[in-house]
Amino acid sequence: MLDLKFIRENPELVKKGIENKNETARVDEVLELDQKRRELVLNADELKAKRNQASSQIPQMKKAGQDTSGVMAEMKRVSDEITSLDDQLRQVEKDLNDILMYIPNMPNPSVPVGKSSAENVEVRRWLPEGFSFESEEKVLDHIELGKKLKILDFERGAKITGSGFPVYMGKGATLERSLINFMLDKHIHEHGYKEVFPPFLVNEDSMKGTGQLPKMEEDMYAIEKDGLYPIPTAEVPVTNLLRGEIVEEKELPIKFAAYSACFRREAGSYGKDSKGFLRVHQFNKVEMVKYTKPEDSYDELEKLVRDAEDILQALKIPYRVLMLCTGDLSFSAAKCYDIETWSPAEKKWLEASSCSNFENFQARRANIRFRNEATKKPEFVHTLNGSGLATSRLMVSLLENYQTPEGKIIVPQVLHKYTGFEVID
RNA sequence: GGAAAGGUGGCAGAGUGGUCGAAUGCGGCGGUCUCGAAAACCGUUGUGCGGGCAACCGUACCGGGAGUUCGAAUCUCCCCCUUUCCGCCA
Repeated sequence: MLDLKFIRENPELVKKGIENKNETARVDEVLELDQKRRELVLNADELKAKRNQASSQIPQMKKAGQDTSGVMAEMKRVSDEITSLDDQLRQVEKDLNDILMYIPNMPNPSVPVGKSSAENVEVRRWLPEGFSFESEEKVLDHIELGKKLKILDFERGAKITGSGFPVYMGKGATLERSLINFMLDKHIHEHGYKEVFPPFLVNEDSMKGTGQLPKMEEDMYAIEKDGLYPIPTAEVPVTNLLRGEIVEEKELPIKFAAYSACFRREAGSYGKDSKGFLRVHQFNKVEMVKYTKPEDSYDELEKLVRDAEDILQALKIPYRVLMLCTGDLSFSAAKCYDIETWSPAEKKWLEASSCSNFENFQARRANIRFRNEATKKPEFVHTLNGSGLATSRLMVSLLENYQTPEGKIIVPQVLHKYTGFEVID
């Protein structure tokens, strides 16, 4: 959520930001409703002051034996008027809030303006020693490999649940678990994150806090009976850990790393890049979440990206880092880097991580603040998160890059102590 | 799922219709004392919104919502949550 004062003072800037994000929102209506709201508040507060004054006089008058029926009748009228004003105010605030919840975050000025992913900017790329895009060997894709080695079972996943719910079998399951443990250990022991194991179901307030609701409702699974939502990312429970709280400035930055399964309906995305692991309804992800002081958040974003890259370099998987242009930024993000890993079978880059700074957009929605030591006043923190990383897309690149001409998989060196085996055949 | 108790300021915990944003204690901050610290003592200490350049003023908030009343932390109704016991169960 944007600051109402900011919108009031910079309506043209806000409109431009919305346009650059390829979104639409009713900024002029916000300004009108805001004006109306302030008039109503002023009126109602004046009447309430009058009522409060009378309320303290009535007991005194009664003690003195004076007749209070006149004042009471007058206050009855005042109260009715207050009720009417409060009703109007509630409606105006609801209308205002409904619009505000659909206004996207502003892109940071450092983000390139662009319409679509075609205008994202490659920041850097990293390739393992000896890597070549022009492999002379015939490569199998991850689906063929998974089938041949009996480590991935898409058909049975579809049987027991539905399409997009793959099953990991045997060494495939062990490899998946090893990846998760490897990534968590690295973030916790080398990058200074605190481990969190959150619930995989959250309530509606949490989904609103991080911005999944109300706008992205169609993409979320919902358990209506209990009013709960399976999380699309650990970002939701972990960012909401401090919802409604005020932390001390010296505690910042707070850095959490969490594993979770992630559930996404992916409504309307059938057909495109959806085979095998490329788009699934349930996948595993290790997520990094940070709460920072406003002035530190962009430095922390750079570090966040490096922490994710560190994983890929340790695994020796080729990747590149993109800075998303305004048109490709998500609803809540002010700036975002995507990390894409190389798929030799698809001959394309696959998004495996997304690292974003939300500035105070989520903090404002979720009411997460810190106490500024200098001013003693609470201020909104900045929140950031990044995948570190999602295992499904990573698994595609890993299997395809580590296959041998005979169709076996060499397990990356750093995972040996987790897997207990060095080859999948 | 059944039964009971309870949700008040950073925490603990009073308050059952009127000057209650709320006693008291702890904690925090500032000060006195001290070479320094502790103890003791004194003072101070919530958040949002509106108005104002500001000092400040007004208003709202005692789990959430609705109601009764001139007036609600306090009374009524609905909902949510927590704890304990029983049942079921990984």
